Amino acid sequence: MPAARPYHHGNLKQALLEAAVELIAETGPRGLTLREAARRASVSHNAPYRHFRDRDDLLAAVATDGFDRLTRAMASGGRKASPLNRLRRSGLTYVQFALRWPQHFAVMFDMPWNQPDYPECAAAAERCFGTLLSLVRDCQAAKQMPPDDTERRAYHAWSLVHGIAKLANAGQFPWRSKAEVLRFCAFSMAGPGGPAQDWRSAPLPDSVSSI
Amino acid sequence: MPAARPYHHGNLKQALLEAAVELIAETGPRGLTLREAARRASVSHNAPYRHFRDRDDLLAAVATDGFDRLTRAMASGGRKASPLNRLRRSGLTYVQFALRWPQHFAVMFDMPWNQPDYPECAAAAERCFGTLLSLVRDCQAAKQMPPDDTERRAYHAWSLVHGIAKLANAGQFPWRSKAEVLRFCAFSMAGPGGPAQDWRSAPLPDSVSSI
DNA sequence: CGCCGAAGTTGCTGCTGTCAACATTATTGG
DNA sequence: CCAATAATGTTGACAGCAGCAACTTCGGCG
Repeated sequence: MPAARPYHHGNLKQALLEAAVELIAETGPRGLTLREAARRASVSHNAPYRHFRDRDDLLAAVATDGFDRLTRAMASGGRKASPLNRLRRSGLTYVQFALRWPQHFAVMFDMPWNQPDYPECAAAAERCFGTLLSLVRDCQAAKQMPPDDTERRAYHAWSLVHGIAKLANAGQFPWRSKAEVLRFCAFSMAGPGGPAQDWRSAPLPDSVSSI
Repeated sequence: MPAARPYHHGNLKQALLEAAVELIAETGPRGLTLREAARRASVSHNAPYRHFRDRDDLLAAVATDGFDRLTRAMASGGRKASPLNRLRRSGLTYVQFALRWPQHFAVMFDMPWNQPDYPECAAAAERCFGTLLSLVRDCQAAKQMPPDDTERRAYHAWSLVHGIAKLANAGQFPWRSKAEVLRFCAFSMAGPGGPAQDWRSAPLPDSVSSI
């Protein structure tokens, strides 16, 4: 059994990461403080430096964690649906992720986690885009999308949902509820072939509500 | 003529704003410091508090300034072109603005400048969206766009270019040059009716290079 | 001419990131 | 089985920052 408080924490890196995630959810990226994270892990103010180069390194770890969560969420959408529906569903999942954890999402995309300095974060982001890419590829293989320019089509889809997510989190849209934003997103992804009217009351896929 | 250094600066608010804009362009939003801005305006570290409530208030002023600049840039595109071309051009202008001043752009959109606390900033953002809205309305009046749902169409266009701008600034695209990003943007805005091939070497409208 | 409020200054507190030196524990080679 | 050593955590220090309080200077108004 562990004594009152052993000198060595045992799992400090993970504890700091979790504390950082909570802190950011509560007070935003600027609210993240190495000292406060250390406090929440019941450890001295300098212990974090054994596991993270500096504050930005901890932030990058939070971003990496966010990319992994987002990848899992996007990849786990209804396997029985058609490729195109799975792609659209993943777009809704993307936006819902951003709406549910706006600060975490901001950490992921509002700082330039460049390849040389933060390779793990860049790799996680790359994996995230990879799942989008394969969703697009599936659509093309199923002839639900023109077969050319896979990358460009993926970047186009990403840009649209990312813009929606960012503008919604910035408070630039007039819609109050998250459901309304998601409906707008669903309608925007449907393209010119989608239903022209009543987009504000259209239903959403069920699984989107369960992220 | 002004003597060596009078006790009163005379135009400190504007000087602080300009210093803040420069500082942010150099070192990003986190690099903005009330004390450094005061230093660049050759005043004491507490003088800024006579003109700005706190650091965030100065940041909001920078954001407001950015929205005004962006509005002017978007509204000034080639009056001889057709409404649809003017709309597309303003989209390119939007992205180019973001690429040219990424940090300023980040200040505008990465913080929630909500209506009650920062009314001037919210008003400037509203004016910015207003010019986009009237561009869309012009397209509809010229029958270059379906006449329904003006707002939704404007938000859709905004989301697309905003997503492109943000992802480009986050380094998530593989394209190295700004011109390549702009070509991708032009192609994405053209929709299914646009040229299907050779999008990477397509020319851009001239005026886009002059922002 | 005197007064008052606006604009600017100095000085202070508490917080932060980060460095350096030290203490304790885990691990591993002999 | 134990000592050397690396890994982990601690205490203490310094400089920079935001923001508050008290003081000073200046322009304008009676």
